Amino acid sequence: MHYWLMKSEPNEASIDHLAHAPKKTLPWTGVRNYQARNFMRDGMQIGDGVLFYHSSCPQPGIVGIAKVSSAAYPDPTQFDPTSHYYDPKSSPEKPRWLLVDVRFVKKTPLIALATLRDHAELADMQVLARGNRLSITPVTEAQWRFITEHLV
DNA sequence: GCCAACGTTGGC
DNA sequence: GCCAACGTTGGC
Repeated sequence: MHYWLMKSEPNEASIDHLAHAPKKTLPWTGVRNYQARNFMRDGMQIGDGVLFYHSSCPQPGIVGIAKVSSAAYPDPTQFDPTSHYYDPKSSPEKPRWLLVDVRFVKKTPLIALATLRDHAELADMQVLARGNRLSITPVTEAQWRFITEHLV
């Protein structure tokens, strides 16, 4: 069992989109970074906890809890020439990009980025690291507990 | 809109 | 393999 923080732009896929999706589940399309892909491929297991984070928006921060609900499988948007996420260098025979399904658990009050930074217990969170741009980052069990027990 | 930080590309 | 140029992310 591992824990993750996954960033999403709310105008693309918000916590409300997830909550109202069929089966409360969305495929996590659009990851085009090898490190983030490798986390999904090599690190994630069904049932892993996910902190759902809104980025590139007026109030960036954690807005909900979700969980990993599938193993990694090829992201279909990489094969679709009309998709923003199309990758001409990828092929169904040799898919380059993967995704996992993510299932809604609950919404939380906004835990703003500034709030995360305020807590010494979270100082080592990868998402808070200087210059971090990864859309998927691991969260330690201690960080997960602190957030879900004290900040939610 | 600005800009720091980082990843990727491609020439050599 | 190096590295400059370019593109992207994402907070502010």
